[in-house]
Formats: sequence, structure tokens, C-alpha cells
Amino acid sequence: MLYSVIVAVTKESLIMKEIRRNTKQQQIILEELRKLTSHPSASDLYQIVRKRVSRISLGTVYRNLQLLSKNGTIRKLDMAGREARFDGRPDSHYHIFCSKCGKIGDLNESPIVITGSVLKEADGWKILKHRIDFIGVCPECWNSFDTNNV
Amino acid sequence: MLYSVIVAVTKESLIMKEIRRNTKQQQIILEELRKLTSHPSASDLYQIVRKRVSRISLGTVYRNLQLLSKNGTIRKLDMAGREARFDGRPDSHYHIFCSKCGKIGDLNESPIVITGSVLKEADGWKILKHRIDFIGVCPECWNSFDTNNV
DNA sequence: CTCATTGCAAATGATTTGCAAGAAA
DNA sequence: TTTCTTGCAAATCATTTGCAATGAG
Repeated sequence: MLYSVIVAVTKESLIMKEIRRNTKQQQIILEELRKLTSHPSASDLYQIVRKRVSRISLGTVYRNLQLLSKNGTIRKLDMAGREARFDGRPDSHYHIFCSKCGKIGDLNESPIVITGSVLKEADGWKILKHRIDFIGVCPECWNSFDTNNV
Repeated sequence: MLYSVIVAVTKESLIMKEIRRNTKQQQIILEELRKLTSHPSASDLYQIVRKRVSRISLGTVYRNLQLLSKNGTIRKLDMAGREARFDGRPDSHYHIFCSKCGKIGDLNESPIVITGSVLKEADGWKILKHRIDFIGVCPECWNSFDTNNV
């Protein structure tokens, strides 16, 4: 039997949070993701987790990352380019993408302050939430300009 | 010979804007994209452009969309995992994604006011720009809740 | 026991690429 | 004429899925 808990009821639908079986694979995937601040892709994580669960398959990594991000335990980062990247940090924070090397960083200071009335509606759309990302140059890439370029 | 124009010189690199051959294919792809507010995918656009250039290939559509978005003529909207969508509107504006049907809308009113000092640097990163997207429910989906659901 | 989850491999979907022929400049 | 661009098909890359075997509860 599949147990479920109702987390919230909206006009749109019931949002369920599934309580799943606690597998060694899922536990280790989450554990390894939480050790990293590098926002790894599914296959990065596969390579890492493989060292602890040698027979794990890439499909299992994908399945678990999907489930974990659906229930809000981890975050899937969009706009990461080709492959999705994952963030094990549960707290809300901004991300910055290095336009030179593609690295993704967590921003601890808030570079933008949002004030003013945040509308609930615009052009007929109901606004549920918003997302802010930054694009910039990481410290390493910036330093290499200084030393190697003009 | 490939002509190039230097658009800007940054510490990082020369940013070139290529002046390319003016092909019928590119012209029509851009024309059709600009007729739409639906933010079509490459293959949506391929189906449309096909009606005017019957022998065009999907590869050509991809190649031109890539070139046009690289030089800033159009905008590529990417959400990790899903297929990229394109926006022919050249002016800066926000996008909102319908969490029910996936539709993408342009926001004409600014739902968020950004104030406060916008930092140039955070956690050692140089910030070049930022991006804000909204997630919500489009007018059509919202109306169908009212009439079809409790 | 049950049935969700796994490993494996094959399937899918989106995007890219090699190459010879075609078309701008 | 030169060489960028196209059409076509095959290749690649990320992700998903079917299925029989496995393992958590």
C-alpha cells in the first residue's frame, strides 16, 4: 500500500506528499547531494553514489532525484543549460550562474531587495510565485582574467 | 569570408556580433516567430515555417534560432528538461509560466518592483545581470477551475 | 506476503552535426 | 568564385520507461 499525506488543499488540486519506502539508494543519493555545494547533475551524482552502491543504475538516480524534488526535499535548477542540476540545500536562497565556466553558486547575501506591492494578478494571470536567478562571473574565472589576460 | 563587428569589449573577451548571409529561411523564421505571442518551440516553428518553405529542415530551424538568440535578436526561454521556447519580442519584459497547462505569457505590467541597491558583487561573484520569472495560472486555466471544479 | 523500487536495457525526445549540394555576396 | 547555409540523415545527449527480479514494511 502507498501511504499519502495531504499537505495542502488548493482550489486547483490536492497536493499530496507521498511517504515512500526508505531505500538505501535514496538515502545515499540524498546524503551525497547534501555534502556538495556544486549543484551536480544527475550523472555527476551517479558517479559519486556508485562508489557506495556499486550496482546502482542511472535510472534509479533519476527516479529518486525526481521524487525528492517533487516533494520539496531538494531543488531542481532550471535554466542550468543542457542537463538539469540539483541542489540539496533546503533553505530558500538565490543562485548565480557563471557565464564563463558554467559553475553554479549559492548566494548568501541577497543582492536584490524586492519591495513594493507584489501583485497577485497581472494581465489576467494569477501569480503564485516568482523566481530570481543571477548571471555573473565566479571568483575563479574573474581572477584568471586578472592574471592571464591583458 | 565571414564579416564580424565588435559590439563590445569586456575584460572577459571580445563579444562579436556576426553579420551573416541573409537567407530566405532565416528571414521567414524570424518573421513567423514575430507574428506569435505563444513562445513556440523549435518544432512548433518548424511546422509553421514549413508552410512557406516546404523543403526547410528542422535542423535549419534550430541553427537559425540559435544564431538569432546568440546575437540577441530573439530570446530563448529554457526550463531544464523541457524543450526550449522562443520569444521574438525584442523588448525586455517578464514571463509567466502556467503551472497547469505550461503556457508562457508575456507580462506587460510589472508585478514586482525592484528597489534597493543592486549589488555588483556578492559572495565574491561579479553580478552581470539577473532574471525574474513568474509561475502562476493563466486566465483560461483559472476560469476552467471556476466552472468545472467544486 | 505485497507491491513499491531497483537494475538493466531499450526507447524517447530534443538538439546537434557531417557532408554534399545549393545559394548569397 | 568563394564559402556560408541548407537539407538530409545519422549521431548525440539527457531523461524516461518496460519488465522481471529484489527488498522494504
